Amino acid sequence: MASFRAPRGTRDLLPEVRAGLSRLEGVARSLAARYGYREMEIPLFEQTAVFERGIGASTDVVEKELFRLAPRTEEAESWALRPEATAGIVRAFVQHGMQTLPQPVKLSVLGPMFRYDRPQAGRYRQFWQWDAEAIGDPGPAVDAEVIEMGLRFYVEAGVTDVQVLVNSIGDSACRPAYLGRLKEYFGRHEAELSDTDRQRLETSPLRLLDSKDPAMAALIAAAPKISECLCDACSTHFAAVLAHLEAVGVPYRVEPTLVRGLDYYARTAFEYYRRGAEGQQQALGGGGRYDGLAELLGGRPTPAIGFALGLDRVLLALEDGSEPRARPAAPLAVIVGADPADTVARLRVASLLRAEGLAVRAELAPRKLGRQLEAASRDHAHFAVIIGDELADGHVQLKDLEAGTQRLVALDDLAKDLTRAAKSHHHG
RNA sequence: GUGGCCUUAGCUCAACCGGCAGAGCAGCGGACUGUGGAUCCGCAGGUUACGGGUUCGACCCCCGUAGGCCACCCCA
Repeated sequence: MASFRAPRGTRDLLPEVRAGLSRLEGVARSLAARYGYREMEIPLFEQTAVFERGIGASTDVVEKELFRLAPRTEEAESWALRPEATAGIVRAFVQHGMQTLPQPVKLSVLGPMFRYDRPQAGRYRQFWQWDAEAIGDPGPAVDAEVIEMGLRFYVEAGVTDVQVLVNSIGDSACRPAYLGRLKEYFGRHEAELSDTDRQRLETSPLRLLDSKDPAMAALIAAAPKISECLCDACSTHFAAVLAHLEAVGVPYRVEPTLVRGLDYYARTAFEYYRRGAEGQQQALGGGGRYDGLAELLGGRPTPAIGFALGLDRVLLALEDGSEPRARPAAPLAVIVGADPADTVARLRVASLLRAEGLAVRAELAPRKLGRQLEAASRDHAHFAVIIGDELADGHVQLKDLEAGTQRLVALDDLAKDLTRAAKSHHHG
């Protein structure tokens, strides 16, 4: 048994899986370009306070899932690996004075996030997200545009049965009053609450609505609805978001109990769910509006909305679906040699062809010719370049492995011949 | 952080009631000395996840640890 293994909750993305992730990244980059989002990078770690103040100190993500780095000295700043990208992006927006750019500023980040969770299928301590943020537009049209872009990602990635859930969770004008009503309502039924739910009553009453406890279902159904408590501005905004979604043909379901786990959300909240998926990891992605976040991080008040889509969960969803798994790319040709020991000639010819832009593999193991050709066939190479005594007067054998034919070619013409042959192969 | 199930070769899995750890696939080689996907034969690969205990004897029973999966919690 190997003595070392990947840390708990992490995994090596072997080439087949990495290829699938790259494909998703390609879809994301293509969409970002079409929708006007510019890709950027932010550090994998930030000052812990960025997350504590941005996401909320009493959220699960910060309270129990934050990957804190041990400080190197007593005086050192406290650091943590990023559990999500939004807080870091907004920190960068503020730091670099992006409020002076034409608004909104549309930014895209692709990369790994870290949460100290208990691992499960589709839930890792290091996981990949595509994050897109439109900063500086109060919406509601941009809300719908963001939601539509996210849905399009799943369509183009090949995930079927994705459902859009939306809700409005109010803003600083109306949410406090709603929270008061919720506290009052659940306070009357305190005896029916579980211990954790009773605790939530104090810290984050909104999350009581999120409970999956079947015993809570009736209680939740009868609870005051946020939709009945929205202020005029919020309810107008929400209605306009829905109207825009309908205008661009995004099917959605208003989910009155949808609340998000991060404190910075206001007004629009949405999630992408996989219908009929087994297991609990059905949330493929989500997002919302966070008009107060820039201010929390020391910037000017700036309206913004964005999403985070979980790429690992998309890969998982595609596994039992239609997407074929990536095969290793076949080399155009394999360079083999009659003299097993003469690796110099094989390497030289391969180098020559690669300089001309061709993808070839040099057979460098000192095995006899038959074995070399066998390996070339297994690689699904189109051609084999056989190097033998002909090399003395500048020639090699070019063998078509599919047709079984073979002809003598001058070394000087080899790259040209292979290029032409590759083209006719692709057309045929 | 809580509970349940699981862990045998690189992969998929066998091993009777507690009695010599095996097979298929993959890898490498030989048959085949400058000509390939087939076939046959062989080689290599293991502290049975790790650590303890019970027993004449443990892959098998017991305890602990780690990891995986599942359900919570929560999220992506």
